[in-house]
Amino acid sequence: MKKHRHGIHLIAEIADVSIGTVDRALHGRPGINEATRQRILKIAEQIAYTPNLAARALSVSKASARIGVCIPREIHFFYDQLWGGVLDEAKSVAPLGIQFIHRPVHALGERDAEAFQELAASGVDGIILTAGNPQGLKPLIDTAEEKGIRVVCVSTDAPASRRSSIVCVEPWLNGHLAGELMGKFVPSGSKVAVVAGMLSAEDHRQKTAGFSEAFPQHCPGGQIATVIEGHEDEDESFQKTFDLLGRMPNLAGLYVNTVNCLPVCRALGARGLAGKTKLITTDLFSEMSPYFEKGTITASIYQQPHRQGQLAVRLMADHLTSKAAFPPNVHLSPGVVMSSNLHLFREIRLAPVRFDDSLLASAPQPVKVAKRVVR
Amino acid sequence: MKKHRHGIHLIAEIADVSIGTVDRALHGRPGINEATRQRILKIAEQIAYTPNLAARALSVSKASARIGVCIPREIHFFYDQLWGGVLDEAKSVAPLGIQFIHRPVHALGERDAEAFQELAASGVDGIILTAGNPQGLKPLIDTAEEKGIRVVCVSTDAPASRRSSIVCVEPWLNGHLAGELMGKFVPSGSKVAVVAGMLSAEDHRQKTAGFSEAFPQHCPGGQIATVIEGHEDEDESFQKTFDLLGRMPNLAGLYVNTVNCLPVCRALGARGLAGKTKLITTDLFSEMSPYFEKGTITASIYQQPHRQGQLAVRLMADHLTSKAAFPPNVHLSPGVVMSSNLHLFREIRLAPVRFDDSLLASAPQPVKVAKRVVR
DNA sequence: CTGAAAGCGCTAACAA
DNA sequence: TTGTTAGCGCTTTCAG
Repeated sequence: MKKHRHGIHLIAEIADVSIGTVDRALHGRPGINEATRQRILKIAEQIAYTPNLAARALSVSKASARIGVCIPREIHFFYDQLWGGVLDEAKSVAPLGIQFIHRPVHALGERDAEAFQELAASGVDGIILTAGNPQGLKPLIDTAEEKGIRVVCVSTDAPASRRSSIVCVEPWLNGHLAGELMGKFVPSGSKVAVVAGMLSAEDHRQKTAGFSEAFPQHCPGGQIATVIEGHEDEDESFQKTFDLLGRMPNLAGLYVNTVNCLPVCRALGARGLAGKTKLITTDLFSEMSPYFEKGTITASIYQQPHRQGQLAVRLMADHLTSKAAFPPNVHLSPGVVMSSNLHLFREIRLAPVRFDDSLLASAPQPVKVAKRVVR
Repeated sequence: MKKHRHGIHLIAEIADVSIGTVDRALHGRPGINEATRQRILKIAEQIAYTPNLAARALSVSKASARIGVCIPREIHFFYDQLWGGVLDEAKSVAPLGIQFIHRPVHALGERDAEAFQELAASGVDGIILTAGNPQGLKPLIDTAEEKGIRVVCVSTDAPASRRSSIVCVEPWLNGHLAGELMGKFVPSGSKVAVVAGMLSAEDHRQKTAGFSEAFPQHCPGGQIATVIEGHEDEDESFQKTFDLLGRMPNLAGLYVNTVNCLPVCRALGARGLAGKTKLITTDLFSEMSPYFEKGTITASIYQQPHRQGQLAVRLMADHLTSKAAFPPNVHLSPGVVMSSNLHLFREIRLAPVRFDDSLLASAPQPVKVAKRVVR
């Protein structure tokens, strides 16, 4: 009575070779006669061989890949969601033996070189990173990649570096979509304005540029009257917007390309222009909710931070476990949030995510032991 | 020098028992002293023990779970993407030993009761299903659930049944968002029309209802002039739209809530109204691309089919592997596609997905033998 | 009640 | 060029 064999053993039996040889044939490893390889490959195809991925993952427990994560804790609005996505996906790849080392930085670009250095030195196989100051990070990223540590940027890019991939919503496109929307919202020949954080930030410059290009394309005769900078300061943003609205009461639309949109909403309210002047904002957090309902905010361009986090982890995990190639970039489409679909976004549905110090630990998962398994 | 042990072995070492005893403790199996069980459970908790699912799946070569999938092949536009999402995610949970059985139906609702029956009888642990005719499926779904087979609907719901969860974009909301957008695109007091497939289909009725509610809310004095039905027929859709545009040349907007939007685009072109009458469509496929570029289509409401497929699989897999509870529903926000972000959608980027007969096999993956792996 | 041992399918190191 | 073997972590069976 012959034993019923599976997989690689079955092939070995049919081909009358050892499983070692089969393995070599299947994986194009050296040290095998080309004729036998072909023979084995044909058999594999005939029996429709499918590798047992569970077995592969188990063998040599080589899955013990480690991924370092370096992402800001502030601004909560955005980065809590990004962290959430990273952690969710981390949990789901944990069964494959992938571990995570978290080295949050306080704010974007704040001492991120040190954090990156630490991670690179700690023997991780890959690093997921928001590149706050690309120029400082570039040499570090390049040497890491040279040493075989793959680097994936998320949300903020280091385009000149040799990072393996980038997951983001392109700022220029973000602004371009806002411009297209605005161009359809306001009548021909309208004047609109842009409220940026600070144009010295590459991100804001690009969003502004994208908007400036798209708006006139979609609004015949439309013009960008001015671009003001709020410098992420509540009072300054309010005051400048308030003044602007006083100066130019015929402004048909306002595009805010920083997360700091609440002062702008208040300024519109103070001038009695809420719902009248079309307001397009960027990103999403729960405090914006009432302004959607009142109609102050017409639409917001949403960067899907949670999904960005998930995708970055997934990319890295796929590469580490199945040596999948990195796509040069993953450019997500920004979402459009309006009052109809507002409630579907996690920032609105879920209570704000609290930063939890367990993030600092590298443990894959909490205990989860079945007290009784009924079968 | 002691070997570094993992998992169940580690616990056994610490507790100074054998792995057999640990196994009994962890799984509430009989034949173990209650005291030692408690001791072991505590240790497990302290070291944050997490079972290695790959190993579990491998042992006894018992597939840890089997998921049946019943989704249409037609219409390609939409369901190819849904399949794509299912297959992508299936691949990623395969290492956990989860297997998939595919039982595609030809078109939505076509002989899906039979397919479902087959799946339920084949001993799967869960079924992922597009419920084409909910009333016929309901009893089947209910008995499946009673037998412990979890059912997750995707894209099309069977709301009255006991299915464990549903992943979809709600049709009403879909229409509502279209209505809100349209309300902002056209001037106050505008008249618009809806082109539906057939109002007898629940999906189309709801989209129409959502649109009809939202549009007047966002367009002061706006009215829905008429709702026409194209019955998914190219010629009929073209002709009816063409006639309508002739009858009411002052129509400011058109909302197409079926995938069948090309005839409408052509009718607008034929009347010289392309880019003039605002057109909002539903779903996305590559042939729509030129109409975005010409400005015929102002926006399209995108249902994220690929993501729906991924999520349905993920939900089921999480439940099966970690008995995670099902959320009662997963309602995705529809995406808004405009010319700015058009190129970011997979329907446009990727060559059309070909339906591959390997889908019919129950093997998790087709043969995929690397001819040469360069490392 | 508890321990020991045999695999599950695959990879990789070492022999021949 | 090919074969043999030792695990990976877990479940299960059979002895003690």
